[in-house]
Amino acid sequence: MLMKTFRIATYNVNSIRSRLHIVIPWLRENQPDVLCMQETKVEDEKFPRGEFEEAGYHVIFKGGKQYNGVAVASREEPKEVSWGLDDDPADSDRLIRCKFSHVSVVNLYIPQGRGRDDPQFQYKLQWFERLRGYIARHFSPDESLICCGDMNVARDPIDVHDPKKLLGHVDFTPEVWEAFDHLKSWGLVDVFRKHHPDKPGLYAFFDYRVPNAMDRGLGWRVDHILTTRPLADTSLGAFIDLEPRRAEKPSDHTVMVAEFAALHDSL
DNA sequence: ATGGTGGCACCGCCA
Repeated sequence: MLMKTFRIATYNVNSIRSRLHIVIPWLRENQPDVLCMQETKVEDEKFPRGEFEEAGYHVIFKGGKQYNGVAVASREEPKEVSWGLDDDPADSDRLIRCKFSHVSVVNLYIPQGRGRDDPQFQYKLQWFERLRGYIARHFSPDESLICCGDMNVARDPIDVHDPKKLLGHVDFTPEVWEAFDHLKSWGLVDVFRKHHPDKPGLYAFFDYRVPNAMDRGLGWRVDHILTTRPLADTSLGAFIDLEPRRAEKPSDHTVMVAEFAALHDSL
């Protein structure tokens, strides 16, 4: 059986409660099948579930008081939901896996790493390796899988506004490129880059601390939509929607969207 | 020049 086109979006909201005025209208206007969110920064008991349901979306989430937190809003009810990696520390507020009729989704908030000399940077590199094992354990490169989210890696010079200056940042350094490449080598394609080969200046993150960063083009592409090859072959397009970054009280990230055609049943 | 802003916590930590 076939279905109509399938659209998925990813958005690091930097607090879901502080971004509802952006997220809910965006959902109503854009009607994606799935919206993956990161850095929700809210305990589950306080997650604004009702607002999503009133907009016609199911929503699943896992988060703590202050840091991290992930959520997936979807038209269809997600099945086989699980949180976190398989081994400890599972970081259940950084990974959600779920399944829909035509596709599986893994929503990710990969550790940032703080600094190359910080133990958190080794933790980040290990996280990529653990994630590769996790993906290999639960999926096959032949099936329809989307891995998306804030991966805290800008892979190529065109993914940052000043590659010379930024080289050595925890999101833009050879060790992290290697970890990211090894993950993708399992069988994941950068769908956004597929549709914009060699095109610089397409960013989904603009640091709050840089004045007028977006207007000055001082961004990064650290948010990604990766899919298995068969699914990537059906992708119709991908884009970054900058409007949420222009809104009142924006997140420092904005929304990335990808669209796919005629998905087959995954089971 | 070693800042800047923003979120949530609580009087600092993380991005």
